[in-house]
Formats: sequence, structure tokens, C-alpha cells
Amino acid sequence: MVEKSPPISRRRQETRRRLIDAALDVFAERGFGSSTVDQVCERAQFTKGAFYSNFAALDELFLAAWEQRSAQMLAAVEALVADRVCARVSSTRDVVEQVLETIPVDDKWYRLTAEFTAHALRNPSLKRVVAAREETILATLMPLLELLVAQLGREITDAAAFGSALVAVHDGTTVQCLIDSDTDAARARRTDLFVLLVEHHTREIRS
Amino acid sequence: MVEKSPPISRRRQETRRRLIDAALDVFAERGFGSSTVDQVCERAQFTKGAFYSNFAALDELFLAAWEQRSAQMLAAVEALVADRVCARVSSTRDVVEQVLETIPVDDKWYRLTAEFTAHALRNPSLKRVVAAREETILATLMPLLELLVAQLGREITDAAAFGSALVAVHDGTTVQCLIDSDTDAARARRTDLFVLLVEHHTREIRS
DNA sequence: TGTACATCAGTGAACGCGCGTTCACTGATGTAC
DNA sequence: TGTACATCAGTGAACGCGCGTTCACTGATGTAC
Repeated sequence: MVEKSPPISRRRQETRRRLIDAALDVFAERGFGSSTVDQVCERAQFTKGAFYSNFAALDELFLAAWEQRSAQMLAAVEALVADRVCARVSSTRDVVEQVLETIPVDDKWYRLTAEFTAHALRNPSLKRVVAAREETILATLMPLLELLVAQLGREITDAAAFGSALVAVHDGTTVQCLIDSDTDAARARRTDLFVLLVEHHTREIRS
Repeated sequence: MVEKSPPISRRRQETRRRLIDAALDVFAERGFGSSTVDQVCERAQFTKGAFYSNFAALDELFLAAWEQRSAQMLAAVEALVADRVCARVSSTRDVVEQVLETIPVDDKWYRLTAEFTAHALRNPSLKRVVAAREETILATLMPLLELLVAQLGREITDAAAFGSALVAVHDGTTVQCLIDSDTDAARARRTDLFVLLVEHHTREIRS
């Protein structure tokens, strides 16, 4: 039997939303482990009771916040890449540059996701959540990328390898862009790396 | 005038060492922000007073622990790569595989360094520390890599770009190896990526 | 549309544990003769 | 080598703040007639 949970009222949904938004700010500012229920509630303009009426503990809110935010980010990137698909296209490098411009190197989001990943490594079920999200990201983006490279007269040779290489290079270069004093150089090298990946994992279509 | 700090006694050095070792364990287990002075001291078999006699606050210990550990890791990798340089060598792929085997994908260390990086992004002076360490790592490893690729009859074309690409791919693929359920596949793709990098950033030496 | 009642969702005060920090102390280590 | 003293390094008890968690409550929202 599936437990028939009562429908969630609008008021409640709105409260959760405000708590999640506040949590994203507070966690990014102070780190998850150093944040308190009070700080989150104050930012959201609620008393602590409101929090306990909606979540069992801070980790639950951390998970909810991370999931919501990463879904948002994915939706945004998806929309932007879809736009690119419709645009005129010249060289591989141009496409890479344009797509990378749409993916923000967001300091706040990086801190959050780095901490969440580290947190997930301590908890098998959270680990599965993170792995599942990576799959969702790839499942969403790969068809779009296929269209993109098709416009360059190319096709993807090994989608799984290409996808995970893109994610790895994205993650690895993001830190460098945030840490390095010479951000422009880091970004330029990032672009070069992506171009290399595209050229390596696609081939020209014989017409 | 340079403040002439009194020499640090052996006893004191040993105490610091034990506290740092304990901190590495506790931080990896619970996360930095959720660790307490008490927990670290208990693990190190000291009372809290010992901690306050050696460090001003937990962040100071976090920094000391991270620096010590990353220096240790670098020294270990350096030694292992130096060994490789002396060994017989066949193909690029073989070399990459052998070197990667020596670099452990260490869950504990990953958690620690991910959290420290996130922490450093909130603090400009720590950010510089992290950036400096990356430079040290590259300055140490690049000469060795040069020797390694020379044995393959190749030479590095752009050392700076090669170096930062290696770091980025290393970092990005480490997470995947730790998170993905299919670790072997993740490791294989990791190797492929490194091979690609070596081939792209080096060229055959004309003899 | 208005009233009377029921349920729901957030309030705010209360509690007590655990945490960071201090400090007078003691035992360990170093030094002078 | 032995003794007397000085300094150093960690002890352990004490303090009080802040944090997580609970719960009787009140005002908001929904429902029946």
C-alpha cells in the first residue's frame, strides 16, 4: 500500500520555497556544517518552529536545496543550449565558446555543490542521488549536443565517453577558473580543452 | 624588525603532529564545519587546553592539516613518478596506466580537499594558498613528466596548458571514480582522457 | 453571502546539553653551578 | 653527576552562550450549511 500523504497546501509550499532559498544563501556563505537552523530561519523570516514543521533536520533541507537548485541550473543550461541549436554556426571553437558563455562559473553554486558532494560521499543513499543527477544531466544534454555537432557536419562517436569527459572537464576547470588569479587564462585553457574533447569524440559525417 | 619567535620544542612539535593527524581523521569523517575541538582532542588523546595552547581556532588547524597532507601526497607522487622515469617504457597508454595506478583515488582525501577548497573560496588569503599549492605541484611534476614523455620519444609543446589540463582532468575524474556505481568504467574513461591529453600536448621529437 | 466550527501551519517561550574559551594549576623539561 | 630553580606545555574544572528540539498556543485557512 502506498501511503496516501495529504496534499501539500500552497501556504506550506511557499514556506518550503522560502526556507530552501534562504538555505542556499546561508550554506554558501558559511558552509553547511557551520550553518544553524536559526540562521536559515532568520534569513527566511520564519521562527524555528516553521522549519521543524517542514523538515526533520538540516541535512534534509540541504538535499532539497541542492536538488532544486541543480534542477534549475540544468533547465537553464538546457534552454540556452537549445537556443544555440537554432543559431547559425561556424566553427567548433565558436560553438564551444558560445555554449560555455551560457554556463556560468558560479562561485556560490560551486561551494554548495562541492560541499554536497563531499557530504554525499559519507552517505550511500545520497551518493546514489548524486550519481542519478549526473545521469539526468547527460540524458538531457546529449541529444542537444548531437544536434549541435550535426550542424558542424559531425557526429558523436561514443556518447557515454563524450558525456562523462565533458562533465569531468567542466568540473575540473571550474575550480581553476575560481581559484586562479589569472581568470582569463584559465578560461581560455578551459575552452581549448572543450574543443579538444569535441574534436576527439566526434567525426565528420560523409555525405 | 622580524619577530624572533622562540624555537619550537620537540614536545610541542609532537603535540602539533598528533593534533593534525587527529584532525585529518575527524574532518574527513564528519566534515570540517561539524567537527568540534573536543572531538579532535579526544582522538589525539589530549585535553582541550593542549589545542588552545597550539592553535587559535579550528580553521588554523584545518589549514595546517591540509597543507601537511597535500605536501605529503605530492612527495609520494613525486617519488613514484621518479621511479617510473627509470623503468622501461612501451606505449603512451602503458605509461599513463602505470602513473595513474600510483596516484590513489582516496575518498578521505577527496572529501577533505573539496571542503577545504570550498572554504578557501570564502577567504582571499586561503585562496592564494590553494593557488600557490597548485603551482608548486606543477613545478614539481612537470620536469618529471618531461623526462617521462622523452622516453616515449616525445616532447611537451605547451607546459602551462598541459599542466593545468592534467590537474583539471585529474580533479574532475576523481569525483566520478568515487561517485559512479561502475568504478571500473569510470577509471577506464579516466585513462583514455589522460592518454588524449598526453598525445595532444606533446609531439614526436625529430631525431 | 454569512456564520460557526475544524483543521492546519507557524509562533515563541522554555529547556538543557554541548560547545568554545579561559585560567589557576601541576608535572615535564631545560639550565646554572 | 647532583641539586635547586625557572620556564614551558598540557591539565582539568569552570563558565556561560548558543544551539537543537519540543510543545502549548494562536491566528490563518478551509468547509458545511
